[in-house]
Amino acid sequence: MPELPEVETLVRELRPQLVRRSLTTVRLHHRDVVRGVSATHLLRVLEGNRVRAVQRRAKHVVITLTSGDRLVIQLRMTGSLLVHGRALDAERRRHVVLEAAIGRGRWFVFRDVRRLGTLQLLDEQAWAAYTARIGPEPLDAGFDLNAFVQCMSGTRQAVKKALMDQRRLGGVGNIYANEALFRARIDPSRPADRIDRRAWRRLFREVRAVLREGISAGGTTVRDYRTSTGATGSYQHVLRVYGRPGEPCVRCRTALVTTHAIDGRATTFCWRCQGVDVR
DNA sequence: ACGAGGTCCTGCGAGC
DNA sequence: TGCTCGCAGGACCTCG
Repeated sequence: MPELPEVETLVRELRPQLVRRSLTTVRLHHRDVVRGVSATHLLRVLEGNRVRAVQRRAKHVVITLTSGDRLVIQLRMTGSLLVHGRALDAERRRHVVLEAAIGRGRWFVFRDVRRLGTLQLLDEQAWAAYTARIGPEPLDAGFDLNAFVQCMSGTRQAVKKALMDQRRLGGVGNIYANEALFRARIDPSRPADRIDRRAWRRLFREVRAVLREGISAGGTTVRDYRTSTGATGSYQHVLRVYGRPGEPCVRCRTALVTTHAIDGRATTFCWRCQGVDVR
């Protein structure tokens, strides 16, 4: 579910609520989401630990604790994070994976309906190895066109698949990949090694633009995504192609098309604007 | 090195 | 109304 803008929105909201708070009572309701360490170990480390920092890396929420360990939360398709002060209703309680009391009667909660999300606990060294395997941050100040071309090129993979490959570039998922490719007028199925410099420049600009706009809008709510306060994002109202198959292209009015030919994920595009060979 | 396809899960809407 | 089927913001794996 959440891609870079959604995770950034969550992290910005959670940071002031969690930093300097101690995790007192910690409850884990589904042990199968814990990766790398035993659930028992995870609980032992979390219990009584204090939050030093709340950050985002690509689509991951990274909660650094005063012990030096990092709780890394991957939300995947349906994961959500919230802070609440009152009891959750039955429906909200239902898919709680982890909850931790953070003082003043407030709780930090990780919910995940499909439970594809994961929890990891990484020490300094493990974190260094982990983050090194993820591609650069597209919105970092030092990330320029050359860096973008370098991480994206050199493969025959479809450019959309390369864009969503977290080892190449961090944080871009299906929604923002579709939007950026449409805005850059690039055929999503085009092999990355057949994209020219001008097209890379357009894609670089549009990837960063859609991510920034997504953050400004508080993310995209297609179905499950909610911010930490339960609010919806608003970028779904701005989407030009994602979720709009059959509707007219905003540029040329041609009916948009959806295919699942690239990595089995829904790709929606305008064959005319994006120069897709439909034969 | 690449693509295809299965796997982990649950919920929802379409279609019969 | 009630069933089955396919699909869903992701990422990891194996196989050919």
